[in-house]
Amino acid sequence: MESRSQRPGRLGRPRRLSREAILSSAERILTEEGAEHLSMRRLAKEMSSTPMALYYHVKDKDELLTLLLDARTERLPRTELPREPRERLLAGARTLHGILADCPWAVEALTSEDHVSASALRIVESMIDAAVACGMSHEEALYAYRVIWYYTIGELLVRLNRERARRKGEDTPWERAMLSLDPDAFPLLARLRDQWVELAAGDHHQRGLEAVVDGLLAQGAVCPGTAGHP
Amino acid sequence: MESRSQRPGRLGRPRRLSREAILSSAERILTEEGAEHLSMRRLAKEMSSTPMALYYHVKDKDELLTLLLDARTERLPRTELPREPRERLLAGARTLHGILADCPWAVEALTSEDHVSASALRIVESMIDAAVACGMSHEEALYAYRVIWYYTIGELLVRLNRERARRKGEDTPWERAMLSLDPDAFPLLARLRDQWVELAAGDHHQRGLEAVVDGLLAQGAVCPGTAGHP
DNA sequence: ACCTGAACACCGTTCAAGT
DNA sequence: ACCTGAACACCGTTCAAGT
Repeated sequence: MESRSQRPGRLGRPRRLSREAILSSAERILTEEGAEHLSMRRLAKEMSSTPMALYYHVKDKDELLTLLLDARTERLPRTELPREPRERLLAGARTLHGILADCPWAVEALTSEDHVSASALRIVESMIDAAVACGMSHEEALYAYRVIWYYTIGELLVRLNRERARRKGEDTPWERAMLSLDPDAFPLLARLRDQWVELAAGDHHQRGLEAVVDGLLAQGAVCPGTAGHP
Repeated sequence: MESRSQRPGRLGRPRRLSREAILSSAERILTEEGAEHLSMRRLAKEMSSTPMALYYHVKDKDELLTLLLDARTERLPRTELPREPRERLLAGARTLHGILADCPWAVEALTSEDHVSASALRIVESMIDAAVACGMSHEEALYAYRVIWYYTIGELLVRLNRERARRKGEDTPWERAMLSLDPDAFPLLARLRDQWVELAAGDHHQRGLEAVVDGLLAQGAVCPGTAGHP
Protein backbone atom coordinates (compact mmCIF):
# COMPACT_ATOMS: atom_id res chain seq x y z
CA MET A 1 0.00 0.00 0.00
CA GLU A 2 3.00 2.34 0.03
CA SER A 3 2.80 4.75 -2.83
CA ARG A 4 6.56 4.99 -3.17
CA SER A 5 6.52 3.06 -6.39
CA GLN A 6 3.73 5.26 -7.74
CA ARG A 7 5.23 8.65 -6.82
CA PRO A 8 8.94 8.38 -7.44
CA GLY A 9 9.91 11.49 -5.48
CA ARG A 10 13.23 13.00 -6.28
CA LEU A 11 15.59 10.10 -5.56
CA GLY A 12 15.87 8.42 -8.92
CA ARG A 13 13.28 6.20 -10.56
CA PRO A 14 11.08 3.92 -8.49
CA ARG A 15 12.59 0.56 -7.57
CA ARG A 16 10.84 -2.22 -9.31
CA LEU A 17 12.27 -4.91 -7.07
CA SER A 18 12.90 -5.12 -3.38
CA ARG A 19 14.03 -7.76 -0.95
CA GLU A 20 10.55 -8.16 0.39
CA ALA A 21 8.99 -8.50 -3.03
CA ILE A 22 11.61 -11.03 -4.03
CA LEU A 23 11.11 -13.03 -0.86
CA SER A 24 7.37 -13.21 -1.23
CA SER A 25 7.56 -14.16 -4.88
CA ALA A 26 10.05 -16.85 -3.98
CA GLU A 27 7.80 -18.13 -1.24
CA ARG A 28 4.94 -18.33 -3.69
CA ILE A 29 6.98 -20.47 -6.07
CA LEU A 30 8.13 -22.68 -3.23
CA THR A 31 4.70 -23.40 -1.85
CA GLU A 32 2.92 -23.64 -5.19
CA GLU A 33 5.49 -25.44 -7.29
CA GLY A 34 8.01 -26.89 -4.90
CA ALA A 35 11.66 -26.20 -4.23
CA GLU A 36 12.84 -27.87 -7.41
CA HIS A 37 11.26 -25.06 -9.42
CA LEU A 38 12.81 -22.17 -7.58
CA SER A 39 15.64 -20.80 -9.65
CA MET A 40 16.98 -17.31 -10.02
CA ARG A 41 15.94 -17.26 -13.65
CA ARG A 42 12.47 -18.59 -12.92
CA LEU A 43 12.06 -16.12 -10.06
CA ALA A 44 13.13 -13.23 -12.25
CA LYS A 45 10.64 -14.23 -14.92
CA GLU A 46 7.93 -14.44 -12.26
CA MET A 47 8.66 -10.81 -11.39
CA SER A 48 9.02 -9.84 -15.05
CA SER A 49 12.59 -8.84 -14.45
CA THR A 50 15.98 -10.27 -15.34
CA PRO A 51 17.97 -12.77 -13.32
CA MET A 52 20.67 -10.27 -12.66
CA ALA A 53 18.35 -7.70 -11.17
CA LEU A 54 17.90 -10.08 -8.26
CA TYR A 55 21.60 -10.01 -7.53
CA TYR A 56 21.39 -6.38 -6.68
CA HIS A 57 19.06 -7.16 -3.77
CA VAL A 58 20.44 -10.52 -2.67
CA LYS A 59 23.98 -11.83 -2.59
CA ASP A 60 23.25 -15.20 -4.16
CA LYS A 61 20.76 -18.02 -4.12
CA ASP A 62 22.10 -19.29 -0.86
CA GLU A 63 21.40 -16.02 0.89
CA LEU A 64 17.93 -16.03 -0.60
CA LEU A 65 17.18 -19.42 0.93
CA THR A 66 18.59 -18.41 4.28
CA LEU A 67 16.40 -15.32 4.31
CA LEU A 68 13.35 -17.39 3.44
CA LEU A 69 14.00 -19.86 6.22
CA ASP A 70 14.66 -17.15 8.77
CA ALA A 71 11.48 -15.36 7.85
CA ARG A 72 9.45 -18.51 8.40
CA THR A 73 11.05 -19.29 11.71
CA GLU A 74 10.65 -15.74 12.96
CA ARG A 75 6.96 -15.80 12.13
CA LEU A 76 6.51 -18.74 14.51
CA PRO A 77 3.95 -18.34 17.26
CA ARG A 78 5.86 -18.39 20.53
CA THR A 79 4.20 -21.10 22.49
CA GLU A 80 4.72 -21.53 26.17
CA LEU A 81 7.00 -24.37 27.17
CA PRO A 82 5.73 -27.15 29.39
CA ARG A 83 7.30 -27.35 32.82
CA GLU A 84 7.90 -31.08 32.90
CA PRO A 85 11.33 -31.67 31.31
CA ARG A 86 10.44 -34.72 29.23
CA GLU A 87 7.48 -32.82 27.86
CA ARG A 88 9.70 -29.85 27.17
CA LEU A 89 12.11 -32.00 25.22
CA LEU A 90 9.26 -33.44 23.20
CA ALA A 91 7.79 -30.00 22.63
CA GLY A 92 11.08 -28.69 21.26
CA ALA A 93 11.37 -31.60 18.86
CA ARG A 94 7.79 -31.15 17.76
CA THR A 95 8.32 -27.47 17.11
CA LEU A 96 11.45 -28.12 15.08
CA HIS A 97 9.64 -30.79 13.13
CA GLY A 98 6.59 -28.62 12.68
CA ILE A 99 8.45 -25.67 11.20
CA LEU A 100 10.19 -27.86 8.70
CA ALA A 101 7.23 -30.05 7.83
CA ASP A 102 5.38 -26.89 7.01
CA CYS A 103 8.04 -25.76 4.54
CA PRO A 104 9.58 -28.87 3.09
CA TRP A 105 11.91 -26.96 0.80
CA ALA A 106 13.77 -25.95 3.95
CA VAL A 107 14.70 -29.55 4.58
CA GLU A 108 16.68 -29.53 1.38
CA ALA A 109 18.27 -26.25 2.31
CA LEU A 110 19.08 -27.54 5.77
CA THR A 111 20.64 -30.71 4.55
CA SER A 112 22.51 -29.38 1.57
CA GLU A 113 23.75 -26.04 2.70
CA ASP A 114 22.61 -26.22 6.28
CA HIS A 115 21.64 -22.72 7.17
CA VAL A 116 21.26 -22.00 10.82
CA SER A 117 19.01 -19.28 12.09
CA ALA A 118 18.96 -17.84 15.57
CA SER A 119 15.38 -18.96 16.02
CA ALA A 120 16.41 -22.52 15.38
CA LEU A 121 19.17 -22.21 17.94
CA ARG A 122 16.63 -21.06 20.49
CA ILE A 123 14.81 -24.33 20.13
CA VAL A 124 17.99 -26.37 20.27
CA GLU A 125 19.05 -24.54 23.42
CA SER A 126 15.75 -25.28 25.06
CA MET A 127 15.86 -28.94 24.09
CA ILE A 128 19.31 -29.43 25.52
CA ASP A 129 18.25 -27.57 28.62
CA ALA A 130 15.28 -29.90 28.97
CA ALA A 131 17.49 -32.94 28.51
CA VAL A 132 19.73 -31.73 31.30
CA ALA A 133 16.67 -31.17 33.43
CA CYS A 134 15.79 -34.79 32.76
CA GLY A 135 18.92 -35.72 34.63
CA MET A 136 21.32 -36.11 31.74
CA SER A 137 24.90 -34.97 31.82
CA HIS A 138 25.90 -32.25 29.39
CA GLU A 139 27.48 -34.76 27.09
CA GLU A 140 24.41 -36.98 27.20
CA ALA A 141 22.12 -34.02 26.55
CA LEU A 142 24.06 -32.95 23.47
CA TYR A 143 24.10 -36.49 22.19
CA ALA A 144 20.39 -36.91 22.89
CA TYR A 145 19.67 -33.78 20.91
CA ARG A 146 21.62 -35.15 17.98
CA VAL A 147 19.77 -38.45 17.98
CA ILE A 148 16.46 -36.61 18.06
CA TRP A 149 17.63 -34.40 15.24
CA TYR A 150 18.65 -37.38 13.11
CA TYR A 151 15.24 -38.91 13.60
CA THR A 152 13.53 -35.63 12.81
CA ILE A 153 15.41 -34.81 9.66
CA GLY A 154 15.08 -38.38 8.46
CA GLU A 155 11.34 -38.37 8.92
CA LEU A 156 11.10 -35.06 7.10
CA LEU A 157 13.17 -36.26 4.23
CA VAL A 158 11.03 -39.30 3.65
CA ARG A 159 7.92 -37.18 4.00
CA LEU A 160 9.28 -34.71 1.49
CA ASN A 161 9.92 -37.40 -1.06
CA ARG A 162 6.48 -38.85 -0.63
CA GLU A 163 4.95 -35.46 -1.27
CA ARG A 164 7.12 -34.85 -4.29
CA ALA A 165 6.07 -38.18 -5.73
CA ARG A 166 2.43 -37.41 -4.98
CA ARG A 167 2.73 -34.11 -6.77
CA LYS A 168 4.10 -35.83 -9.80
CA GLY A 169 1.34 -38.40 -9.52
CA GLU A 170 3.82 -41.21 -9.11
CA ASP A 171 4.25 -43.85 -6.51
CA THR A 172 7.39 -43.66 -4.47
CA PRO A 173 9.97 -46.24 -5.46
CA TRP A 174 9.32 -48.11 -2.22
CA GLU A 175 5.71 -48.42 -3.09
CA ARG A 176 6.58 -49.65 -6.54
CA ALA A 177 8.99 -52.16 -5.03
CA MET A 178 6.36 -53.36 -2.57
CA LEU A 179 3.86 -53.85 -5.33
CA SER A 180 6.08 -56.12 -7.38
CA LEU A 181 7.46 -58.20 -4.54
CA ASP A 182 8.43 -61.79 -5.03
CA PRO A 183 6.54 -63.53 -2.21
CA ASP A 184 9.03 -66.38 -2.15
CA ALA A 185 12.04 -64.20 -1.62
CA PHE A 186 10.30 -61.82 0.79
CA PRO A 187 7.44 -63.63 2.49
CA LEU A 188 6.98 -61.20 5.35
CA LEU A 189 7.04 -58.05 3.25
CA ALA A 190 4.72 -59.59 0.69
CA ARG A 191 2.25 -60.49 3.39
CA LEU A 192 2.42 -57.08 5.04
CA ARG A 193 2.17 -55.11 1.82
CA ASP A 194 -1.15 -53.45 2.54
CA GLN A 195 -0.24 -52.61 6.11
CA TRP A 196 3.00 -51.12 4.84
CA VAL A 197 1.24 -48.84 2.39
CA GLU A 198 -1.27 -47.82 5.03
CA LEU A 199 1.45 -47.06 7.55
CA ALA A 200 3.46 -45.11 4.99
CA ALA A 201 0.50 -42.85 4.35
CA GLY A 202 0.00 -41.98 8.01
CA ASP A 203 1.83 -39.58 10.27
CA HIS A 204 3.73 -41.41 12.99
CA HIS A 205 6.24 -38.75 13.84
CA GLN A 206 4.87 -38.17 17.30
CA ARG A 207 4.74 -41.81 18.25
CA GLY A 208 8.25 -42.48 17.01
CA LEU A 209 9.54 -39.37 18.71
CA GLU A 210 8.35 -40.64 22.06
CA ALA A 211 10.04 -43.96 21.50
CA VAL A 212 13.28 -42.21 20.64
CA VAL A 213 13.13 -39.84 23.59
CA ASP A 214 12.21 -42.56 26.05
CA GLY A 215 14.94 -44.78 24.69
CA LEU A 216 17.43 -41.99 25.27
CA LEU A 217 16.15 -41.34 28.76
CA ALA A 218 16.32 -45.01 29.62
CA GLN A 219 19.87 -45.17 28.28
CA GLY A 220 20.89 -42.45 30.70
CA ALA A 221 19.31 -44.66 33.36
CA VAL A 222 17.43 -41.76 34.81
CA CYS A 223 13.87 -41.67 35.88
CA PRO A 224 12.33 -39.08 33.54
CA GLY A 225 11.06 -35.92 35.12
CA THR A 226 12.68 -36.17 38.51
CA ALA A 227 15.53 -33.71 38.56
CA GLY A 228 15.66 -29.92 38.34
CA HIS A 229 18.62 -27.88 37.12
CA PRO A 230 21.90 -28.16 38.94
CA MET B 1 41.74 -59.13 -20.11
CA GLU B 2 39.41 -59.92 -22.96
CA SER B 3 41.04 -59.06 -26.21
CA ARG B 4 37.77 -58.23 -27.90
CA SER B 5 38.65 -54.55 -28.04
CA GLN B 6 42.05 -55.36 -29.49
CA ARG B 7 40.93 -57.81 -32.17
CA PRO B 8 37.68 -56.50 -33.54
CA GLY B 9 36.65 -59.71 -35.25
CA ARG B 10 34.08 -59.42 -37.92
CA LEU B 11 31.20 -57.83 -36.06
CA GLY B 12 31.80 -54.13 -36.67
CA ARG B 13 34.38 -52.00 -34.93
CA PRO B 14 35.32 -52.59 -31.32
CA ARG B 15 33.05 -51.01 -28.71
CA ARG B 16 34.80 -48.25 -26.93
CA LEU B 17 32.28 -48.09 -24.13
CA SER B 18 30.45 -50.69 -22.13
CA ARG B 19 28.14 -50.72 -19.16
CA GLU B 20 30.87 -52.05 -16.95
CA ALA B 21 33.40 -49.49 -18.07
CA ILE B 22 30.87 -46.72 -17.54
CA LEU B 23 29.95 -47.98 -14.09
CA SER B 24 33.51 -48.22 -12.92
CA SER B 25 34.39 -44.79 -14.26
CA ALA B 26 31.33 -43.40 -12.52
CA GLU B 27 32.32 -45.07 -9.29
CA ARG B 28 35.76 -43.51 -9.56
CA ILE B 29 34.29 -40.04 -9.90
CA LEU B 30 31.91 -40.67 -7.02
CA THR B 31 34.52 -41.81 -4.58
CA GLU B 32 37.24 -39.41 -5.64
CA GLU B 33 35.27 -36.27 -6.29
CA GLY B 34 31.88 -36.77 -4.71
CA ALA B 35 28.39 -37.14 -6.07
CA GLU B 36 28.06 -33.48 -6.94
CA HIS B 37 30.68 -33.95 -9.66
CA LEU B 38 29.09 -36.90 -11.37
CA SER B 39 27.38 -35.70 -14.50
CA MET B 40 26.83 -37.37 -17.82
CA ARG B 41 29.01 -34.79 -19.51
CA ARG B 42 31.77 -35.09 -16.94
CA LEU B 43 31.62 -38.87 -17.11
CA ALA B 44 31.83 -38.82 -20.88
CA LYS B 45 34.85 -36.54 -20.77
CA GLU B 46 36.46 -38.89 -18.24
CA MET B 47 36.10 -41.70 -20.77
CA SER B 48 37.15 -39.45 -23.65
CA SER B 49 33.80 -39.96 -25.28
CA THR B 50 30.71 -37.84 -25.81
CA PRO B 51 27.77 -37.49 -23.44
CA MET B 52 25.43 -39.14 -25.90
CA ALA B 53 27.53 -42.25 -26.26
CA LEU B 54 26.58 -43.06 -22.68
CA TYR B 55 22.92 -43.04 -23.57
CA TYR B 56 23.44 -45.99 -25.79
CA HIS B 57 24.49 -48.12 -22.82
CA VAL B 58 22.31 -46.64 -20.12
CA LYS B 59 18.76 -45.30 -20.23
CA ASP B 60 19.40 -42.14 -18.29
CA LYS B 61 21.24 -40.81 -15.28
CA ASP B 62 18.71 -42.31 -12.94
CA GLU B 63 19.32 -45.78 -14.25
CA LEU B 64 23.03 -45.22 -13.93
CA LEU B 65 22.67 -44.40 -10.24
CA THR B 66 20.41 -47.37 -9.62
CA LEU B 67 22.93 -49.66 -11.25
CA LEU B 68 25.71 -48.22 -9.15
CA LEU B 69 23.79 -48.70 -5.93
CA ASP B 70 22.77 -52.22 -6.81
CA ALA B 71 26.32 -53.16 -7.65
CA ARG B 72 27.51 -51.94 -4.27
CA THR B 73 24.81 -53.73 -2.37
CA GLU B 74 25.36 -56.96 -4.25
CA ARG B 75 29.03 -56.88 -3.45
CA LEU B 76 28.21 -56.98 0.25
CA PRO B 77 29.73 -59.74 2.32
CA ARG B 78 26.86 -61.91 3.52
CA THR B 79 27.34 -61.99 7.23
CA GLU B 80 25.58 -64.45 9.43
CA LEU B 81 22.67 -63.09 11.41
CA PRO B 82 22.68 -63.26 15.20
CA ARG B 83 20.06 -65.48 16.75
CA GLU B 84 18.88 -63.14 19.45
CA PRO B 85 16.10 -60.99 17.89
CA ARG B 86 17.12 -57.64 19.35
CA GLU B 87 20.66 -58.26 18.13
CA ARG B 88 19.29 -59.23 14.74
CA LEU B 89 17.35 -56.00 14.50
CA LEU B 90 20.43 -54.03 15.44
CA ALA B 91 22.54 -55.98 12.98
CA GLY B 92 20.14 -55.22 10.12
CA ALA B 93 20.17 -51.52 10.93
CA ARG B 94 23.94 -51.52 11.14
CA THR B 95 24.27 -53.25 7.79
CA LEU B 96 21.92 -50.79 6.13
CA HIS B 97 23.81 -47.92 7.68
CA GLY B 98 27.13 -49.44 6.78
CA ILE B 99 26.36 -49.84 3.11
CA LEU B 100 25.23 -46.27 2.83
CA ALA B 101 27.90 -44.72 4.99
CA ASP B 102 30.42 -46.37 2.73
CA CYS B 103 28.95 -44.77 -0.38
CA PRO B 104 27.48 -41.44 0.70
CA TRP B 105 26.35 -40.48 -2.78
CA ALA B 106 23.77 -43.24 -2.45
CA VAL B 107 22.12 -41.33 0.35
CA GLU B 108 21.30 -38.58 -2.08
CA ALA B 109 20.04 -41.07 -4.61
CA LEU B 110 17.96 -42.79 -1.97
CA THR B 111 16.41 -39.62 -0.71
CA SER B 112 15.82 -37.89 -3.99
CA GLU B 113 14.87 -40.66 -6.32
CA ASP B 114 14.74 -43.44 -3.82
CA HIS B 115 15.93 -46.46 -5.70
CA VAL B 116 15.21 -49.76 -4.11
CA SER B 117 17.31 -52.80 -4.75
CA ALA B 118 16.44 -56.35 -3.91
CA SER B 119 19.46 -56.59 -1.63
CA ALA B 120 18.11 -53.70 0.40
CA LEU B 121 14.75 -55.43 0.67
CA ARG B 122 16.46 -58.50 2.03
CA ILE B 123 17.75 -56.48 4.93
CA VAL B 124 14.40 -54.81 5.52
CA GLU B 125 12.68 -58.17 5.54
CA SER B 126 15.11 -59.52 8.09
CA MET B 127 14.71 -56.46 10.31
CA ILE B 128 10.94 -56.70 10.35
CA ASP B 129 11.22 -60.39 10.99
CA ALA B 130 13.50 -59.68 13.95
CA ALA B 131 11.09 -57.08 15.28
CA VAL B 132 8.28 -59.60 15.18
CA ALA B 133 10.52 -62.09 16.94
CA CYS B 134 10.98 -59.44 19.62
CA GLY B 135 7.31 -59.79 20.34
CA MET B 136 5.97 -56.93 18.25
CA SER B 137 2.79 -57.13 16.25
CA HIS B 138 3.11 -56.81 12.49
CA GLU B 139 1.96 -53.22 12.62
CA GLU B 140 4.45 -52.43 15.39
CA ALA B 141 7.24 -54.14 13.52
CA LEU B 142 6.64 -52.15 10.35
CA TYR B 143 6.44 -48.97 12.33
CA ALA B 144 9.60 -49.83 14.24
CA TYR B 145 11.42 -50.39 10.99
CA ARG B 146 10.35 -46.97 9.78
CA VAL B 147 11.54 -45.22 12.91
CA ILE B 148 14.90 -46.94 12.64
CA TRP B 149 15.09 -45.98 8.99
CA TYR B 150 14.36 -42.33 9.77
CA TYR B 151 17.12 -42.32 12.34
CA THR B 152 19.50 -44.03 9.95
CA ILE B 153 18.92 -41.83 6.95
CA GLY B 154 19.04 -38.72 9.12
CA GLU B 155 22.36 -39.70 10.60
CA LEU B 156 23.73 -40.42 7.13
CA LEU B 157 22.55 -37.13 5.78
CA VAL B 158 24.24 -35.13 8.49
CA ARG B 159 27.36 -37.24 8.08
CA LEU B 160 27.33 -36.62 4.35
CA ASN B 161 27.13 -32.88 4.80
CA ARG B 162 29.96 -32.88 7.26
CA GLU B 163 32.13 -34.76 4.82
CA ARG B 164 31.23 -32.48 1.98
CA ALA B 165 32.12 -29.48 4.06
CA ARG B 166 35.41 -31.10 5.09
CA ARG B 167 36.24 -31.76 1.46
CA LYS B 168 35.71 -28.13 0.66
CA GLY B 169 37.77 -27.21 3.69
CA GLU B 170 34.88 -25.36 5.25
CA ASP B 171 33.20 -25.61 8.58
CA THR B 172 29.63 -26.80 8.54
CA PRO B 173 27.14 -24.00 9.11
CA TRP B 174 26.35 -25.43 12.53
CA GLU B 175 29.96 -25.15 13.49
CA ARG B 176 30.06 -21.60 12.22
CA ALA B 177 26.91 -20.82 14.18
CA MET B 178 28.36 -22.37 17.32
CA LEU B 179 31.53 -20.34 17.00
CA SER B 180 29.77 -17.01 16.86
CA LEU B 181 27.22 -17.66 19.58
CA ASP B 182 25.90 -14.90 21.74
CA PRO B 183 26.45 -16.29 25.26
CA ASP B 184 23.66 -14.15 26.67
CA ALA B 185 21.03 -15.45 24.28
CA PHE B 186 22.24 -19.04 24.37
CA PRO B 187 24.05 -19.66 27.64
CA LEU B 188 23.93 -23.45 27.50
CA LEU B 189 25.07 -23.79 23.91
CA ALA B 190 27.81 -21.24 24.44
CA ARG B 191 29.08 -23.16 27.43
CA LEU B 192 28.93 -26.50 25.70
CA ARG B 193 30.52 -25.33 22.47
CA ASP B 194 33.65 -27.42 22.71
CA GLN B 195 31.77 -30.53 23.74
CA TRP B 196 29.42 -29.97 20.81
CA VAL B 197 32.23 -29.81 18.32
CA GLU B 198 33.87 -32.86 19.83
CA LEU B 199 30.63 -34.82 19.73
CA ALA B 200 29.93 -33.77 16.16
CA ALA B 201 33.27 -35.17 15.06
CA GLY B 202 32.65 -38.59 16.58
CA ASP B 203 30.58 -41.50 15.40
CA HIS B 204 27.63 -42.13 17.67
CA HIS B 205 25.45 -44.04 15.29
CA GLN B 206 25.68 -47.26 17.23
CA ARG B 207 24.91 -45.73 20.60
CA GLY B 208 21.92 -43.81 19.25
CA LEU B 209 20.67 -46.84 17.40
CA GLU B 210 20.49 -48.81 20.61
CA ALA B 211 18.55 -46.04 22.28
CA VAL B 212 16.10 -45.95 19.39
CA VAL B 213 15.65 -49.71 19.26
CA ASP B 214 15.26 -50.05 23.02
CA GLY B 215 12.80 -47.17 23.06
CA LEU B 216 10.75 -48.97 20.43
CA LEU B 217 10.90 -52.25 22.30
CA ALA B 218 9.86 -50.60 25.52
CA GLN B 219 6.98 -48.89 23.74
CA GLY B 220 5.68 -52.26 22.66
CA ALA B 221 5.89 -53.17 26.33
CA VAL B 222 7.57 -56.42 25.52
CA CYS B 223 10.53 -57.96 27.16
CA PRO B 224 13.12 -58.04 24.36
CA GLY B 225 14.24 -61.43 23.26
CA THR B 226 11.55 -63.58 24.77
CA ALA B 227 9.31 -64.71 21.95
CA GLY B 228 9.89 -66.88 18.89
CA HIS B 229 7.92 -66.71 15.68
CA PRO B 230 4.18 -67.27 15.80
C1' DA C 1 20.98 3.57 -7.20
C1' DC C 2 19.08 0.23 -9.77
C1' DC C 3 18.83 -2.55 -13.73
C1' DT C 4 20.16 -4.78 -18.44
C1' DG C 5 22.75 -7.79 -21.99
C1' DA C 6 26.02 -10.58 -23.22
C1' DA C 7 28.86 -14.02 -21.79
C1' DC C 8 30.92 -18.10 -19.16
C1' DA C 9 30.73 -22.51 -17.61
C1' DC C 10 27.79 -25.72 -16.56
C1' DC C 11 23.33 -29.34 -16.60
C1' DG C 12 20.20 -33.73 -18.80
C1' DT C 13 18.27 -35.15 -22.87
C1' DT C 14 16.38 -35.67 -27.90
C1' DC C 15 16.91 -36.41 -32.60
C1' DA C 16 18.89 -37.12 -37.00
C1' DA C 17 22.91 -38.51 -39.04
C1' DG C 18 27.24 -41.00 -39.67
C1' DT C 19 30.28 -45.44 -39.98
C1' DA D 1 25.67 -51.86 -33.54
C1' DC D 2 27.75 -48.13 -31.74
C1' DC D 3 28.84 -43.41 -31.74
C1' DT D 4 28.81 -38.20 -33.08
C1' DG D 5 27.12 -33.21 -33.61
C1' DA D 6 24.03 -29.97 -33.23
C1' DA D 7 20.34 -28.43 -30.76
C1' DC D 8 16.87 -27.57 -26.89
C1' DA D 9 15.77 -26.07 -22.59
C1' DC D 10 17.61 -25.35 -18.57
C1' DC D 11 21.16 -23.79 -14.32
C1' DG D 12 24.08 -19.90 -11.14
C1' DT D 13 26.99 -16.21 -11.63
C1' DT D 14 30.36 -12.37 -13.36
C1' DC D 15 31.34 -8.24 -15.57
C1' DA D 16 30.87 -4.11 -18.11
C1' DA D 17 27.59 -1.04 -19.51
C1' DG D 18 23.39 1.70 -19.43
C1' DT D 19 19.97 5.25 -17.22
